[in-house]
Amino acid sequence: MASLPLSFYARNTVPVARELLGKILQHDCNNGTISGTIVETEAYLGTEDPASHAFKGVTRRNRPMFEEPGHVYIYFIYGNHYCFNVVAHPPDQAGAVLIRALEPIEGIELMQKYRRLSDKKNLTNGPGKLTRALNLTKEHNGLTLTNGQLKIIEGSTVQYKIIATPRIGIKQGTEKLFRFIIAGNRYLSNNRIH
DNA sequence: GACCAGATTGTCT
DNA sequence: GACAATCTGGTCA
Repeated sequence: MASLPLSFYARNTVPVARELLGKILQHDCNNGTISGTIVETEAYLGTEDPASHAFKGVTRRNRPMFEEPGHVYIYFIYGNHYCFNVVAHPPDQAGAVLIRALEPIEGIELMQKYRRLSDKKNLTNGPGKLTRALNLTKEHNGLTLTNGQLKIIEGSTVQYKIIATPRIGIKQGTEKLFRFIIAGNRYLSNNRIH
């Protein structure tokens, strides 16, 4: 299946975050293919969004957020975890969509190996967990989603019920409803609002 | 199931 | 030197 075109990401960040729900994130790594349906996302905008890494302008870490839409932004957090983002914003702006949870499709045994966990339900239900399950690290920072091993493709055409909620784990900008989830999905991150 | 503390490091001030 | 877009494992129930 074909990757989503770059034009999909070259728009306002919020609708991209919402429309990424139900799409499939796929990683073709050496040992096989790992994929899952995106069931939870968050939008982080540019210099007008105090919760965003891009709020204070370009730094060494957040530079991908200012670069081409359709690229990957992966950062290391809390000394333990990577978080996977897709760069998405209109021309000359900044922004990215944090992928917070997946529903596993393919390569579940590989996920279990990378996570060192036999349970299926907790493999990818959180931003730090899914990067581990898909074996994503800062080496993948800056990759493009339209060529190569990492891609996002069209998923099922089923209409999901989508709910918008406040974002998780931030101290500012909490009044914005920039977190999007597929209502009732079993693989949402382990957090209050379902 | 709810609540809490500890891990651990890159990035920015 | 502070702290972060988190997870895990402990305790108590």
